Amino acid sequence: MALQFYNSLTRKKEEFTPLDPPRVGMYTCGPTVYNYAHIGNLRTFMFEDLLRRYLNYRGYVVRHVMNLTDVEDKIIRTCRETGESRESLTARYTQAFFEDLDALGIERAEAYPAATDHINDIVAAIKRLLEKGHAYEIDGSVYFRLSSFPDYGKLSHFDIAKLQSGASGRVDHDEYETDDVRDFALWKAYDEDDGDVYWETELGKGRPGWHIECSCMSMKYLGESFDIHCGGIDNLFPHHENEIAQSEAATGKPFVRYWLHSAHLLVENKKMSKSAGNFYTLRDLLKMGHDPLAIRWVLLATHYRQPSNFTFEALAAAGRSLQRIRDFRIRLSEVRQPDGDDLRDACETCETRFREALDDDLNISAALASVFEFIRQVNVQLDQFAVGRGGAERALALLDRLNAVTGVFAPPIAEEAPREVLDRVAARTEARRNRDFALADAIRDELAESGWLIEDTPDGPRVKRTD
RNA sequence: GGCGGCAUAGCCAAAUGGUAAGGCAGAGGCCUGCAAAGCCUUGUAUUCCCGGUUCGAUUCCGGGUGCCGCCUCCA
Repeated sequence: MALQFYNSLTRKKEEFTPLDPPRVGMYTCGPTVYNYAHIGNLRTFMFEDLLRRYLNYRGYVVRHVMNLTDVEDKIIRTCRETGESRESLTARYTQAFFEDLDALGIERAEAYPAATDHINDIVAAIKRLLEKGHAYEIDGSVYFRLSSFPDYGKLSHFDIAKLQSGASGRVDHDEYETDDVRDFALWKAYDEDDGDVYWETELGKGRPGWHIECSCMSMKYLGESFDIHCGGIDNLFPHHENEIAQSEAATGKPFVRYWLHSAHLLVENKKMSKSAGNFYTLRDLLKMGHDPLAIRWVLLATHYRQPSNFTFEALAAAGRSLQRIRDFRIRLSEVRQPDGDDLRDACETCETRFREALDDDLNISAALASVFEFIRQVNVQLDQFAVGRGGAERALALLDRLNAVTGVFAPPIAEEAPREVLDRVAARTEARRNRDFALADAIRDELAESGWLIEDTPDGPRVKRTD
């Protein structure tokens, strides 16, 4: 079966064929850097990470671009309220964003263009739309003329004529004095409330609208037509619909071939909100002492188009699943015997099932299941001393490849037990040899207290760090 | 009002027109001096409810209930 993705544009699964294989251009809507990302945001970034990693695994050469929105209404409002400069605020939260990515093991994109570094490009793009009659200026602001783009609505499948403007109650109509209330801003004329956030350009004094930066920067870095565009489902309309309108009106070419959208994250089966007390940033969870890799697991393990339910019970379960994987790797690394099963068949079966699952629109749950079945099967053989060194190494190499895709099959962080711990372990071994089990158990308890777990194996005691 | 998604065992979560993966937790067992790890067995899962199509539906269709998303700047 070929690699296929569900394309929001057609609402169907489609075989993935890049424009210029093996190269793949991929644009993902990034954060607005005015506060910390919450775990719902991070779920989307996690899905995009899986996508880029899997494309790499499949042999594609991925160019992934993620924008940083560093000028926008909420940023300006925050600056006005706190007195902090836009530059300082966005620099701070940009850094925090990258710290979060690192904590979760999310791979870096090839480029992170910031809107304010592309004001000239944005102005040029808007001028192009003005020249082509797709935009108009009123009182120093420039708006996109929806009526000039008949395809509007093809992504969201909204009937433009039936769009009830302001049905969400979030729009103050008085703010708009456009030809048509559905027209959206490309350039916003300066307003006193904007403080010192403005640029003097050919379009006048003002700042870019939100949607135009993504059209502008995605095409600048990936070309006027490119392969994949991702984001959270809530960005499908209007943001992505507007991107299509701006881009295709300007170029006359198809903008994006595959649109992939991730579903939202619920927390304890409820919408995450500060007032409900179930709103978490990554930092909140880390502060509570949770393992970032377990958080990665929880955010990753549900299919990206399914609403996912984040619970602390699931987080704890994820941690134990990871421990099972780490223990399995330890057992494999301890195999010394030269002869035995080479695990060729088991590894091939596992990897084939893993790949077939992810080929099917990134079915991560089925992919993970194939690995757990492999682990159980090989554990049986390890119990019987049936695996040879070559087989163990083959299995470890497989886990490394699967880890490159998922980031959850990494080896445990090796921590050498200090001298005094090893001395106590030796003392316990001696006590056991003398059948002084009371002493042996006391030593084991004492070591457990200090965070070192002893497991007796046929080859002697194994010492593991527990926290 | 329009458009869309979801509802599977205690929890997380796949799949399928022929009575349902995987993980975690629980129970019993093997192993162990005892443990841990591992393995085996174990949850008759009324697959939200009510209809319909079908030899057969959890899977398709209709209705209902509940939750969630979008409807101009929220991943």
